[in-house]
Amino acid sequence: MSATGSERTSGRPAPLAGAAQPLSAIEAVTLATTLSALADPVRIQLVSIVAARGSVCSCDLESPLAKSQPTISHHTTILARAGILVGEKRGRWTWWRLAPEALNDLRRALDVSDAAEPAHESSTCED
Amino acid sequence: MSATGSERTSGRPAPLAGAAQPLSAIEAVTLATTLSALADPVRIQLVSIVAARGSVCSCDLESPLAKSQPTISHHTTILARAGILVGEKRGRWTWWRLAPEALNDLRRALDVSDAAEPAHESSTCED
DNA sequence: GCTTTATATCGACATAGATGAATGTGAGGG
DNA sequence: CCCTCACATTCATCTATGTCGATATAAAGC
Repeated sequence: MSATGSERTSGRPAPLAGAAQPLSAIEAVTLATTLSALADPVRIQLVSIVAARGSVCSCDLESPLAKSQPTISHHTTILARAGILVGEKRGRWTWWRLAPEALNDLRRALDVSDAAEPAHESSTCED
Repeated sequence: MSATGSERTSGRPAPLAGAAQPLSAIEAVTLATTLSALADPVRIQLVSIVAARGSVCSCDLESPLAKSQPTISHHTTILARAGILVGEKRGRWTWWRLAPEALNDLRRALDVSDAAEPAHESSTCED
């Protein structure tokens, strides 16, 4: 673990610029993977439905999303693998709800509050 | 404009569940488009570099990102079109900086704070 | 066990998008 | 002017992924 303070090896995604230091290639892949899970119109709308209703079973998603059952299953799988949705099997049905802290972690990763000082530093081109 | 308070027709992306109501298909496409701009390892790292240094010219991005000049140009174009980066041409160089409120708007859109009450509502399947 | 129902998986297809060589554009410098 | 340099654009290639029909799995109910 590096002693630079900001715990880059934790489970949560690294902040975009919370440490005023660019992300490594590996950290970028991790963040991009999570963002990719949300970067689809169907999945965003799916998440918003789950967020609004608290708990939804897969069968209730086909109509509002106007997609086939395999497609819905595909999207819920991706969102669950990204840690955004949590599925619970009750009898024949699977109930989906939001993972408690996933979206908040993502929002924290998108924080750039203490960056963006106009410090030019080194550059190959002189202005 | 609807009088339901939350200004769904404004320029900012609609909140995921701030109104405790699912996103429309059009709103979902808009949000997904913005998220897609960030949902790439190279672009996330690019944004983090700009965030950390405040202002960067394109030529200083090729080395840290290990991509060719056309690829860098491609990514900056996408980020600028998404409103995340702003480019300013100074002489032969293009200087990139973060758009002031783009990422904050995105973070707001991902807010689900006042949703997720366990209200079951109507469902085709009875538990 | 057989049927029904809800969901997952497989397979195939179509489209989107990331990448870079080649080339175009446009601003300086000589 | 011509050359150089920074960046944009075009074009082609390759991979990733959204979509759904067909099929598998698995849980109830009879």
